[in-house]
Amino acid sequence: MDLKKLASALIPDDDLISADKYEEIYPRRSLAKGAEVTRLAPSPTGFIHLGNLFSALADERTAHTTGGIFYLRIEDTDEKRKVDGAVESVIRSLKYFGIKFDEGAEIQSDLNFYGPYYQRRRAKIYRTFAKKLIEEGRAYPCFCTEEELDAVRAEQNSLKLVTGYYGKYAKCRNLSEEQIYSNLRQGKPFVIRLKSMGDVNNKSVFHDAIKGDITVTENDQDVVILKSDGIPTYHFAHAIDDHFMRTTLVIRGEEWLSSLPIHIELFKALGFEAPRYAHTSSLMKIDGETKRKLSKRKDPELSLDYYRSAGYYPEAVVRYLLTILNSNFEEWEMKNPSADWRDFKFRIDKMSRSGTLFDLDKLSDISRTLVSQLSAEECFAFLKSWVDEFGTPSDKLHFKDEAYIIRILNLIMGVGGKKRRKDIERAEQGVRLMDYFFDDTFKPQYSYRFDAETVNAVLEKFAKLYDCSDDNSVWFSKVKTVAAEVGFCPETSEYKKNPEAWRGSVSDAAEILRIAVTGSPNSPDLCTIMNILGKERSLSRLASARV
RNA sequence: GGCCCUGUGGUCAAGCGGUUAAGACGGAGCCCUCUCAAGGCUCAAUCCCGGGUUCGAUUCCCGGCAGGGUCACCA
Repeated sequence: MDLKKLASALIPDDDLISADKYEEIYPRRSLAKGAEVTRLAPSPTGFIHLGNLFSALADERTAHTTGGIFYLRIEDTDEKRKVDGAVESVIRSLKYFGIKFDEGAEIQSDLNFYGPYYQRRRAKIYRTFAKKLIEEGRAYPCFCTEEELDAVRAEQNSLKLVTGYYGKYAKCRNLSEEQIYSNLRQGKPFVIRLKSMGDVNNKSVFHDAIKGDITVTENDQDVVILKSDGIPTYHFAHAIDDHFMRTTLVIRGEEWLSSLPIHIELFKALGFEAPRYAHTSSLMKIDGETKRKLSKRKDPELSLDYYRSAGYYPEAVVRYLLTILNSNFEEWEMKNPSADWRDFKFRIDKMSRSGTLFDLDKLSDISRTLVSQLSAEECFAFLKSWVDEFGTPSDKLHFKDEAYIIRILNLIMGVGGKKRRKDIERAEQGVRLMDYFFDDTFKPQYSYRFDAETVNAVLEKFAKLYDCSDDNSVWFSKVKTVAAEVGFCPETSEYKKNPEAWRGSVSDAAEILRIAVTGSPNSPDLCTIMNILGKERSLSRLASARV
């Protein structure tokens, strides 16, 4: 068979340049020894998953701790999955978490020498190499219909055989010249398949940068490399792109491990040197009794936008992910509490090999700790940016009074005190925490543990004594006075020795006041709260809290 | 089902033949204390199972088992 003629019939494009030229167009990158070129290659579905961030972080850290390049490539070969604005969304989301690309799709950079970075715009390159493979007898047209393929699969299933297009099931592999041209003349749609030379009985050891030595079985599947619309499949695009974009380390999820044999064969058939691979273990989630990989479909709450809208401190998400990525990060963090996370020496080979269950508690703890370390001004800026995007109209109004919010934050966070409070774990929750400082959002539900007479007595007596300029000790001694007047024990320690002897203690008196002022039996220092509210509002709250 | 990956407390995990088997989150308790938060102290809780190899296995080998992933003209 005249393969050259076949290739031209199958891929008639007359504007293709020679395959060798591409080696010159996309030369090897001149980077220092050990520098890694990594990439994030999402499909533009518009859904930014935590897994994307996880992977991006590994890519970005690997590139930037080795003096390499981290780029963005868009795998838009599947038309059906395309969503408008998805690329900008990826970039914006990652930027929010402090991750930036050096080059790639929609990236402002003078390094964009390896584009186009959208696979749909690289059709010519793929077609050039598909044509080359046909000429070399390493690829062939397949005219099988979806129905035929389904039937074969069903047969293989019933016979308990491995499914797929291989061996005797690769019907179009040995089509005669006449059959091919006849099909072509009839205008039958076709795909281009790789003519696999592999044998599943051959196994070899492959070194993965994370998993270590793994066993790979040779591929024997005649996989599709060019779909009937002339667009490549992931496998083919991956081989071409990562070669010509000069990726040195492909970091991707372990779900790709099973197609590694295909990729190895593809690189070999194309005469390319394969990059190194690092297959990351998946982020898991508890689903009923068992854990499973986080899924874009089933777990929309793990969208990156979820963390933004819930107001997690972005660096907390990054630091949490870093603790999963390299478990020695936590240890390093304790030794270098004020260091930038970017100073941590990330190591791809230190990554965990088993799937990690996503732990929201841990994330919250990290977020709380980080927020507690902010100054009141920094915290204000953080909350404000959340309020601007997600807050209620009254939140927005409240945040116009920066000085007032900062006073509150100083209290809530314990700025200046010996002990930092850790009340705020997320912007959303932090903003709600401040609701009682504003009359329009102060919606108390008074529920006292004492009878009306006692409650009213405490409220009235304290109102008479209260002075806004009282410092904490004066304020508290007044609470004690009131407590004693209603028959409560003014000293907690004494009360604890013999609780039966009293109706209550000074704590109970304080609780009544606290409920009156904040609507809740729990709050930060009540004296300071009343001071922030001012005399007038404090007294009016004491008055309206009577039963 | 075939192939591949993984298996240390509830979770994340150190560990590379001999350890009282780190640490963190979470849980329990105590202290502090006007409540809460924080902080301090303390406690409970782990090597999937069975065979080897070895003086000695959580660590090495083999076999099970369990969990996960994947078997598309999706990535």
